[in-house]
Amino acid sequence: MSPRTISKIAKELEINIETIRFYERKGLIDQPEKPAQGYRHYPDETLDRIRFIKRAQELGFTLDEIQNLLSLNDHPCGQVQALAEYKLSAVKAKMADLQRLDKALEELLSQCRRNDDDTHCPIIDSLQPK
Amino acid sequence: MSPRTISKIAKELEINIETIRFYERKGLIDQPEKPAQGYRHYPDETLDRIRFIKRAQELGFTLDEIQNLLSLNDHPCGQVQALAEYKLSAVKAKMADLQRLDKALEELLSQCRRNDDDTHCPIIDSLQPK
DNA sequence: ATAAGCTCCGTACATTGGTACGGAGTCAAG
DNA sequence: CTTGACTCCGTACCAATGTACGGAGCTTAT
Repeated sequence: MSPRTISKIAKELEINIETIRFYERKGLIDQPEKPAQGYRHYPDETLDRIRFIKRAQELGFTLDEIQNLLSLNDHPCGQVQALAEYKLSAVKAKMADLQRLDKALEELLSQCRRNDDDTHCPIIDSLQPK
Repeated sequence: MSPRTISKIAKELEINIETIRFYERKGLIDQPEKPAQGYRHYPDETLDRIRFIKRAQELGFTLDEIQNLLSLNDHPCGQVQALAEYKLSAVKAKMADLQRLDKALEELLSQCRRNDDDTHCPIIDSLQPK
């Protein structure tokens, strides 16, 4: 079996080589030893770790938070839970923001739709200081 | 009445002086002429324009979009409306994203709460590649 | 008239998650 | 053995929205 070089795993994971190097620089994954001759090759653990990272990103965690999660591996569930609770409350707060925004935009747009004078716009009016 | 220098309007609008300069560089507001001697002073229109910008930001528009909105002043309501519709759909999409996220986190957390073995964590497990 | 405080200007830095570039080394195929 | 592809490494750059800094000039109060 041929050793897995960086481009192999990039292809396998469908991410950019540069992204892998970026994770290495960030300390999210270990950079494999560079052999006396030849290129570095990447063990299974690195692949798994990157998959972990990508899944956590889909859950909305930042790379810093993921680093935290990774270090919490084999640590009390309570700590992981706390981080997730925190993230959940941030998500809820952001949703509330967006809901306010949605409401405001809907109201403005409904005014526009009722407006038959195309030369002035209720949205512009609402933004204009009195 | 004393002329309004940049720090006066910054205080009045409760924003940073640097932010005003930043808007000038971005072309969102005009930089007043520099008088033969003394400092620039800022007319009412600039204040109003910055208030417009701030309100539009609260509606979730980016500075680029706001520049667009400002140029649409006195232009057909239809164009403004289109921009607002576009923004509204982006808001709804983002909300849907967050809702998925919220659901996923809630489910994981409820597994944590049901978990009485503090040495392993369902969240970590779920992120771990099989 | 001098010091304190403000303005002006250009530039660099911060954040987050990467992407791009350039040169040197290395490897595999022909 | 040469050519093309790949790696390695450091550094610079992207978006978006500001914030910070440093030095020089100007104003205002004492």
